[in-house]
Amino acid sequence: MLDAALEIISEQGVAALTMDKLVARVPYSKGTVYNHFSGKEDLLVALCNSSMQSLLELFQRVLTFNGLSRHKMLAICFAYMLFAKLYPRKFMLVITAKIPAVSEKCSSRRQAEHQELDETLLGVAFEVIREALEAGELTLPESRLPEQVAFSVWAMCFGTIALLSEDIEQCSARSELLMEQEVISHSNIVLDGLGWQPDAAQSDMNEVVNRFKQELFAEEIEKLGYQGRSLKL
Amino acid sequence: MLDAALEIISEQGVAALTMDKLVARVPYSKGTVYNHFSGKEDLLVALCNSSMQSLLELFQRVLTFNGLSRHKMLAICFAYMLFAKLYPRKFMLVITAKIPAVSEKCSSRRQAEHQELDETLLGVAFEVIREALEAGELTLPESRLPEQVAFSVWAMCFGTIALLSEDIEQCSARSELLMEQEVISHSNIVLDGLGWQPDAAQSDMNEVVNRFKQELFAEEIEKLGYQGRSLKL
DNA sequence: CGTAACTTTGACGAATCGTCACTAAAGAGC
DNA sequence: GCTCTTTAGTGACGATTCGTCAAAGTTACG
Repeated sequence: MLDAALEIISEQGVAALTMDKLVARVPYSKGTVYNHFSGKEDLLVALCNSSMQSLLELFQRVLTFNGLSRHKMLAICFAYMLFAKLYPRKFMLVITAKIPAVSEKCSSRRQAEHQELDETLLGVAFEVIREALEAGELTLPESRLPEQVAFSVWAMCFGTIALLSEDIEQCSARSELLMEQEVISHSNIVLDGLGWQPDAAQSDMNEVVNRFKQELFAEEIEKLGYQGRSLKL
Repeated sequence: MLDAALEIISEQGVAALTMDKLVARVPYSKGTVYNHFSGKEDLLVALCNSSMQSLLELFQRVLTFNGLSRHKMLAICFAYMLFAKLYPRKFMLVITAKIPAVSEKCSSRRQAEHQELDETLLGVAFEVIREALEAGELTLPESRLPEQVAFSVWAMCFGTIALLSEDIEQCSARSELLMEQEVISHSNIVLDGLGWQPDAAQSDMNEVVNRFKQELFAEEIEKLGYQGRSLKL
């Protein structure tokens, strides 16, 4: 059901998604569809939630990475970007689910589910932060809580990807590499700003990034079909 | 016309905005309304653009501020947040205008107008960056362009505000001060990460923030009605 | 005035939404 | 095997919203 909805969105855009079209593609009737989703907006949020589930899988893969905490955090940021590039429409759904025009009209159950997923995602980042604090690679002033650190990184990645995704539809050629560069660069700026050791200048970023590209996301990157091009920082 | 649309949104939410309702509130007929806006989405983007115009005014006010370049940049970030808190619905419109469901369906003329406004806003930040470079308060590695610096700051502010605005509707009490804290704190993290002098630890942030609150935004802050509470960093 | 160019109107058809009285199937009790 | 209950599924239908367009109104100007 969700798959059919995604198909329609891929083919004709979100604006063209109607319940009637969905019903036509699915071996159920309108009534049944409405038993699962209270309306179009509810469907969109459900779609977004299932997307976040796949993002979560990418995130969790980072926890198995054998490396410094800072580089793990960087890998999480990279994973976020990878997700946005692999499934630009899914990423857009994540933004879509946040605007009132949609969230106002969706069922509270699904809204709660969405909130929970958000927190689970943050939880993965939090895990890495805890590790960094224990290892002494990150030291926080009293006034800054670990939760705030996770939020800082998240806000930067979200902002960067969201702003760059706007016009990704057409000019993908231009912005394809750009997004990767900017997300890595912005993440490093934030991590440097937080004083997370070792700072960007001390590591060979190309090497680090290439390592987790190969070790964690080789399959996804191949799917994207841009593995040949190198990353310039 | 735009005012009437905003009224409806304030009273009943974006989802409840219909062309029929707008027509009922306005001394024109449907046809005339459709002469100005190609459809609902076009109206939303127009609304967003007019909001960005008022944001631009806040930004430009910062250029008159007598202080270090870093503190000016901080004031721009603050202005962005102030705007989001003064007119949460308008800020939401800025996000709304970015999602494909809306931008897909709006006229290209208005889309171009939107793009241009975006760039004008970035231009203000760019002005401050140029000043910082000239004063030697900011030094960039070869690989980082001034435009990218503007984008970094913008992405961070946008991400922070967007993520915190999600649920501002209900629990404004909790998140009211929080947003101010987080935006200032996140901006400082980015500016530190960029190596923009003098770094956060070297200035009395409370003093700086209070200064531009009084000198630039006294009126707006009064309107918000929270001028009594102090900012804890 | 008269005519042409432009603006405004609102009734209308098309598209979309979401409901609800009804049917079908599955399982429980006897 | 029969009936009753429960649950899942149906799709025609009324209501809402959208966007159009031919006709009516307005202005500009010789």
